Parts: sequence; C-alpha cells; structure tokens
Amino acid sequence: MVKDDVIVQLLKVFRQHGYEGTTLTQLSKATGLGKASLYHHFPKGKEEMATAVLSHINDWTAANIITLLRDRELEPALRISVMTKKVSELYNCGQQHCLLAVLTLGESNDLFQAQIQQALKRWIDALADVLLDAGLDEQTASNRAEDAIIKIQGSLILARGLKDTAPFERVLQGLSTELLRM
Amino acid sequence: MVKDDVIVQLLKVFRQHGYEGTTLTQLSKATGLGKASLYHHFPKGKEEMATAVLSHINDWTAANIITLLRDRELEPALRISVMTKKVSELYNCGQQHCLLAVLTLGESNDLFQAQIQQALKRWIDALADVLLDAGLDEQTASNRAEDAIIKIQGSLILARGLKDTAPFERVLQGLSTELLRM
DNA sequence: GTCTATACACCGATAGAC
DNA sequence: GTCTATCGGTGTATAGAC
Repeated sequence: MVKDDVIVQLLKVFRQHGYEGTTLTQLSKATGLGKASLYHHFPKGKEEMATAVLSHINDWTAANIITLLRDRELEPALRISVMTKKVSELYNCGQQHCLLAVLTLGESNDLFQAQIQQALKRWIDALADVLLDAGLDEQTASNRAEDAIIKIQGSLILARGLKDTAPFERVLQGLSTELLRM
Repeated sequence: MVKDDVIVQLLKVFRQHGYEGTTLTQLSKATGLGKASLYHHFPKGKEEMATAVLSHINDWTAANIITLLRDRELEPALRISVMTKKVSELYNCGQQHCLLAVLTLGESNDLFQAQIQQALKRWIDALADVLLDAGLDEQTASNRAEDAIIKIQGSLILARGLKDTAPFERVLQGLSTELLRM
C-alpha cells in the first residue's frame, strides 16, 4: 500500500474522533495495517501520524485552493466560486469535520498549534488578496476573508449538530456574492 | 460540595477535551473528588456526567439567553445586544470551546445528538422570532438567525486556531447591526 | 514491510471500609 | 458521601520472527 493511501485513511479517523479520541486500534482497522506496521511507517507513533495527516491536508489545500485563489488570470468571482466547489469536496458536502478545527481540542491544540495557525492564516491571506484584486479596500478584504472561513467552519458545526448539511450548502452558495458586494 | 459546582468543573474538562478525550482521572482532579465519589453522584459514569453537563448548559442558556430573546418588552436590537454579552460570558470571551460543538465528535455525536440538535434549534428559533418582531420576513429571519449561530461557532474555531480572540469579538460586535439591516 | 506476542501504564468501573 | 484498593480491559509502544 502506498503511504499516501495510508495517510488518507488515518485522516478519516482523526477528523472524526479528534486526536485524543483516536486510538491505535481504530487507525489499525482503518488502514488494514497492524499496530506494529503503523510504527514502522511512523516511528514516533500517534503524534507522527497526526503530523503526517496535517501535512497531507496542507498539501492538498495548497494544490487545490491556495494556488487557485492566487491565479490572477481568473476573475475574482470565478476563483471564489471554484474555491467553494473545492471546499465542498474537502468536507464531503458538509458531512465531515475540519481536521484543523478538530485538532484545536485538548492536548493536540498545543501539539499542532503552529501548523493549524499557519494553515488558517495562509487561507485567509490568499482569500483577502482575491478581494483586493476585486477592488475592495484592505480592511474590508481582510475582514471578509476571515468571515468566509468563519462561516465555513461554523456551518460545518451546525450541519453536524443539526444532522443536516443544508446550512453548509447555503453558506457556500452565497459566499461569492457576499464577499464581493460593494 | 454542591452538585452544581461539581458539574461546572466537569463542564470545564469536557469542553476542553471532548467526550472521548476526557478521562475519569481528569474529572476527578478537576472536581477534587475520587473516582468512586463521582460514581456515587453519577452511577452510570462518564456518560451520565456528560449528560448532566449538557443539561446544565441547556438550563443556563434557557435562563440567560432564550428567556431574554423572548422578552417582547425589549426592543429587538436591545435583546440581541444583550445576547452577545451573554454569549461572550458563556464562551469566556472566545477562550472556551462550545460544549455542543465539541460533542459532535466521535461516538458522543451519536450519544447526545438529540440534545445537541434540540439546543441549537431552540436558540435559532428564538433568535429568528426576534428578527420577525423587527419586521423581517420569515425566510430572511430564519436564515439570518442560522447565520448568527454559524458566525458564533465559526469565530470560536478561528479564535482557537489563531490563538487570538479578536475574530470572536469582532463577530459579536457586528452581530446586531448585521442581523437587523433592511 | 508485515505480522504475533507482549510489556506496562492507564482506562472505566466496582467493592467495601469508614 | 468519600475514600483506598482493586478488577478486567484497553491504551500506546516495542521485540523479534518471517
């Protein structure tokens, strides 16, 4: 099995149960590998697996979202609407937790704080630059970019709590218009 | 020690670590009670403690937020601005996780789904009714009430991830104006 | 690179003394 | 109502065969 496929399976477990709530038994079942095999790939154990999963998410986001947002050959409105499609894919239409959000709990908040903070900032900054391209002033662009991430994260919480993905879909639906309004 | 004080200490642990991430040792330390003493108060153990904590939060919200929102002797704008103060208190100015959000992880999502869903719906409905009082149409009131909860939840995530409560404070600051705009 | 077997700490939970 | 002591089970992690 390719290591990247293993990491994708690990991701599914961590994002569902959180860091402290995830056990090696669950990770073993999800990957089909024995515990000792997991330690062969990730000698430092659970913490290294979570780090690998975080890096995987960061790579995916850089390739699929950040690069897209920074493509100045596309209209701002198009960049944002394509982003919402990628976001929907990332969170499986609102049915999956955000790994970054989940890792802000308990001890994992300290372990991974730097990576989480950096990932969020990169996303917000890229989005704010799109809004600058669209002609918004710096303060407005910055606040609205932050608002977009806030709404995505909040709607994921609500979708989970209400057992209904409608809030998530509604937020994505209105995002482009709301961010670009004058 | 009064049982309500015990529950407040339990709450602090659950909201920080999640249900699966919380251990009896942590709960024991936080309350100053031995494990066996906790089982005296909560015979069904960890699950019953979490249920009690959820009920406590529901009671607090009913007394401090829902009742306020439904007080038709106050102007809609005033009801909302007082709510934001209570919300800031509930989440310790953005420094604490939302228990409802935290319990949507892992197995606790199944265990407490009904209570979480009901709590969120009650809050959204009460807020939507305020917006109806303010003269908004039903669909707009409903969507904006949902948006308010989304922004509160999302800003809590961001505040935690960025290690900066500014997003939370900014969201609360603008909430009343945003909800009531025509 | 994967496995079985195992070490040892900690988990949730209980018994019984005070 | 709280405690100490303890149970069986599971947690993370490792040793060593293949």
